Amino acid sequence: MAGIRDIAEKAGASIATVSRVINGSGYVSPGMRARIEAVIAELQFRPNAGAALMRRGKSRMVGVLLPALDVKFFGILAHVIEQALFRRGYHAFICCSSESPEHEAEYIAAMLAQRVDGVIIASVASDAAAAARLTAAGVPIVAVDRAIAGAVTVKADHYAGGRLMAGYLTGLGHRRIAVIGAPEHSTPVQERLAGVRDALAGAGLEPVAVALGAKHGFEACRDLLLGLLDRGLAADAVIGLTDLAALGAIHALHERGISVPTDVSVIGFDDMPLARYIIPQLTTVAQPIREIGELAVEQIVRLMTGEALSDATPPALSVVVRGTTAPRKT
Amino acid sequence: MAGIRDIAEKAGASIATVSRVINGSGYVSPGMRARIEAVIAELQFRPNAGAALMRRGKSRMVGVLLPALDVKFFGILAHVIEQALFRRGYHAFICCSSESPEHEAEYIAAMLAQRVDGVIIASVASDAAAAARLTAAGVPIVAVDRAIAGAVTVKADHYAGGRLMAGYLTGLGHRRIAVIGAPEHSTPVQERLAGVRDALAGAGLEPVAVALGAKHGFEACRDLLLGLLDRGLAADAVIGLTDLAALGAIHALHERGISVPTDVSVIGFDDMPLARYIIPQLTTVAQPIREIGELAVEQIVRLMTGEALSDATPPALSVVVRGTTAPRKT
DNA sequence: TTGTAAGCGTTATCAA
DNA sequence: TTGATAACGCTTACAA
Repeated sequence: MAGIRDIAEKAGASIATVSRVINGSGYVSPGMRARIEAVIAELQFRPNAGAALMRRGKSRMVGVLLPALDVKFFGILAHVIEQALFRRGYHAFICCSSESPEHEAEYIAAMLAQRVDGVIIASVASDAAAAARLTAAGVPIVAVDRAIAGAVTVKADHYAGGRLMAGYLTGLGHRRIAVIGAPEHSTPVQERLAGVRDALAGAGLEPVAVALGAKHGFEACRDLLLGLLDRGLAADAVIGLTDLAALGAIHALHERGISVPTDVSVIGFDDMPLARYIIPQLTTVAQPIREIGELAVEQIVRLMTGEALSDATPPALSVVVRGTTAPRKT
Repeated sequence: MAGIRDIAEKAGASIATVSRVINGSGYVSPGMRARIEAVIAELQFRPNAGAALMRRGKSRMVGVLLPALDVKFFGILAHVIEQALFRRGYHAFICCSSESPEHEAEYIAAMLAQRVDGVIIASVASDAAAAARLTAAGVPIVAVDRAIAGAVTVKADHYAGGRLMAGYLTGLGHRRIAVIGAPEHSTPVQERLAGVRDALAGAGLEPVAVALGAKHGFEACRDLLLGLLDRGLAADAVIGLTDLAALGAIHALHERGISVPTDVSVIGFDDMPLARYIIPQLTTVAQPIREIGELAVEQIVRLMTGEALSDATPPALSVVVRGTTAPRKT
């Protein structure tokens, strides 16, 4: 593969000048530039990122560490972040930890080796350690969706979201409210649950049942509610801590011949596309995922360039009223 | 950041020996190795990938170029590929072209600059050019899901899938079959359509309507069918060329008070998780997406290491019978 | 406006 | 079993 040297020779220039046109740095006369560009095209020259990295010590790459890519929420997040980074001239090094600490450690090492300029991370429990390794190496990080102590964090206010779900349901007159969710280890899920509990308590209520599943996926939540129903649970309404959990609840209700929303109301959280798949469409609390991704990128870029952080926050959560909620039957 | 040099000095060894323990190459006595490893840990040494790349000319990275990450199918594919690559000691450089040729070109350039050892690609129309640039640079490529002329391709037999959908429906006695799908520019979608047409023709039939939308998403397909219905379409069954299209069809039917599957049967393609979200659950043709991802990785690894290609093929497609199909009303 | 030259941190080839 | 040492291809002062 042709090197900068070959280009210089063939174009009758010095390697310094070639480097200048490649990077758009310094001054190069139009004629020289044209000649060099022609040779670059002709020889199909591709700069060697390794060499550049070694010299510069910076890679113009941002690591993006997510727990999964096959979960819609993270797929969207990855996509938004990737786009925003691209627009600012950075490349994303997207990695999924797959809930595995070894995986995560390996990828942190790879990011460090790549000398990424920054990292956007939304990983699992083991975060603290991962984040520590990064900051110890002087790599700025921004946490998305899940907070990391001491790190800049961009996330929705899940607690407020929990309050919103509960408040909307009690506003409709519901009193016997059950809560279903998964995965149980997820901090956002826990935060929403806390919000639900507090809002309910404020209304002098408490959940008639709370069931958390270990794994993401609607079957687990469906089975959880099925179990509850078969043990005599009587509820006016069900809160799904995620849209998928709400969906599981709807399936369970359907299987037991309970009509939604006539007999029981159901509300979800996230407003993923799937909320509109089901009939009737799911009432849910919308999370501003695109804005969260954008803001995370904004912040990491500021951190990398040494600018002051933005004090913007993601837009507030809001209830999207669709077909699975109705006033309490009288 | 500490370099190999500092390690060598502090451990009383030469840089060559340090390099040996880092890479597990050559022979190093246990004592020396332990001493060096201790220093590496102590100084938090991280090898500089750029330097290694420059020397080696290889990066142990595989580029993965997908059209999107926020579409479930590609999210799953990315995830599977990433995992499989990881297991074999490669890192994935995941990029999404977002249907944008500039994006795609930029990423190809980045991959070339990174000196990726190979590329797995499932990109849009402009493929041919992208693939050409890669192969011209001597980078092996494997096409997934969408074939690329002259390249090793791993994909489901979409044409056969189309025949399967049509055959299943005619087997149920349906005669008046409509077809809905999107996005229209997608080759897999086109191939399934061809399969449907041929299978129908073999039964002396042809679709009572065919409508393709420009964009992925169920609303477009719903509106398409709504339009057809309102112009008097009378169908026994609807084929969705993707699960999402089938979902759109179900919504349209529902809006017009037509019952699924009592009045009209609906079948989809892909067997994405969403097929199980809807009630009744969607009958669909399952695509072995995980196996496709695994096999793509298997092939790219063989190409990269110079081994002979595997002659394995992805498992055949199969109809997953669920609740949206029923024998024709008599 | 362009050129010279000194590294950047590894790996790999020889020798010892 | 270990150590010198020569690249690898680029960026960037500094000169001209």
